[in-house]
Amino acid sequence: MSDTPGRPGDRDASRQPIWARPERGARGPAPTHSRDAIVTAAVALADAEGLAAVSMRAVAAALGTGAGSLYRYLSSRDDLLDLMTDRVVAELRPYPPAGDDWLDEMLLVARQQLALHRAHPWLIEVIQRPSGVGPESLAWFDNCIRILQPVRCAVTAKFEAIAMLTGVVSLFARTEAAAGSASFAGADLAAYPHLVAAFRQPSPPAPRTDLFERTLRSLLTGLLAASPEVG
Amino acid sequence: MSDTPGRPGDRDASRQPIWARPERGARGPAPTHSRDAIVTAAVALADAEGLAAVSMRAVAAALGTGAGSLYRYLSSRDDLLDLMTDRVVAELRPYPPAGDDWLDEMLLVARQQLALHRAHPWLIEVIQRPSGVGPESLAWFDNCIRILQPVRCAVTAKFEAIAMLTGVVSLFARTEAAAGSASFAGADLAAYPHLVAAFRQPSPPAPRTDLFERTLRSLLTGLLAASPEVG
DNA sequence: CCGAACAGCGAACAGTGTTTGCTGTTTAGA
DNA sequence: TCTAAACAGCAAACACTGTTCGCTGTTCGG
Repeated sequence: MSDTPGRPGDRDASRQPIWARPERGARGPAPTHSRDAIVTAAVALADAEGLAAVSMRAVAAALGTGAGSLYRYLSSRDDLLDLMTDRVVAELRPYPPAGDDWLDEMLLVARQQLALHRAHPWLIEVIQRPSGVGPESLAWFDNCIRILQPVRCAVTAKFEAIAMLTGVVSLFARTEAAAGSASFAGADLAAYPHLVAAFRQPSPPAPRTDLFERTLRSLLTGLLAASPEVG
Repeated sequence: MSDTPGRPGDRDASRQPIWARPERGARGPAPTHSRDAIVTAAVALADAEGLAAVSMRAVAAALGTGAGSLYRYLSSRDDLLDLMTDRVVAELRPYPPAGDDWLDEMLLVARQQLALHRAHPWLIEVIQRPSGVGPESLAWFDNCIRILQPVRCAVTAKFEAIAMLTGVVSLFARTEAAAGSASFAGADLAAYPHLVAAFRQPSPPAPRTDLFERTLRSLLTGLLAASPEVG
């Protein structure tokens, strides 16, 4: 149909994910940059100035080139975001050695994940968006399955539990990031009687026994222990 | 400083939320459209073609006007999204009458919230974004506090529990919306031993006893029952 | 009744992601 | 060895986006 030679990212292959696509062909001059360098620059930019600052032009400028040139290495901005995600997920390595209590191990994993969100706040915006799951994310998932090996329940239950864990972690991460940004200002409080009544109650001496761990603990035990066992 | 007359949305008031801002002044011709009509058009557009289709130009075109004219009624697109959220949250009314079991009531609330997400898939993208909470959202929150009145625990615990509930609901909503969109394609499965081992296990006869209710039940009881009581 | 305040509108501005010719370079195959 | 296909880099352009601005015409308060 088109007599123009195959363009870069979408290297002929219709919809192959970026990880399965070769970085370059055989003929032609050597590329000046690399996929890794682009991702590194993009991550640095996102860490420093937020995800909104990661425009194709800005990333290209950080590498001393033009926006259009990036499309020799990626097929779209979404591809770049996927690569960025996989890059920072790699920071969860090395995975801690196997312990004797799977619940404690899972909680440790959750804490590490939360720490990752704290180190890269843009992850929250990137992660919740239909995207391709990269090899590092798969490896992390594989490790979770390993941790849950002693749990004798359905495999699907484990999958669901892990999904819930990452979901709740991102929930906490978002709550932390958006702390104090919700503006109640200008609201007529008198219209919400139960709310003001609740506020009138004497405030307790700040229990706060780690909501994060408490939530995850009740969630994991609830999801995995009650599940029907298998052979 | 500027001798240009006050522009619309940001009616002099520096940062007052959109709900506390009057729709129009006293002088001048009667407005052709209204805030409500704009929100209605925007919601209809989002329901039909997704949130990405809700551009200022598209909404304006649906009302037979230009994009710039909308700024007589709103101060930004974010304002419009906030108004859209509050509009559909109003669909949760009327709130069901008070029952005898607060846990069942909360689960009902959660199911309604999930149904709302199913009716307006764009809500997920809109809701998780630092935004102003509108009067309808406040009323919904007030109702949750009412439901939790018989629970004798700290107020902050109730707040956290409600936040967790809406968070988990949106988690399920996103999971539903993105079902089957995660592409594992092109991955070298051999690199993930525990994953393939888990898949080798005999798949159980699909227990699936409503993960949604099971999760929320274990979460709410875990968060509210274990909390220290007060007076 | 007059001038300030307002509504509507279209053009323009500053961005964005992406596509497209184009030139020059490298290499595979004849 | 020579040619032709494939490739890298680049600047300009395209089709968008949210938002601003100047303008004309309308409407009401003092």
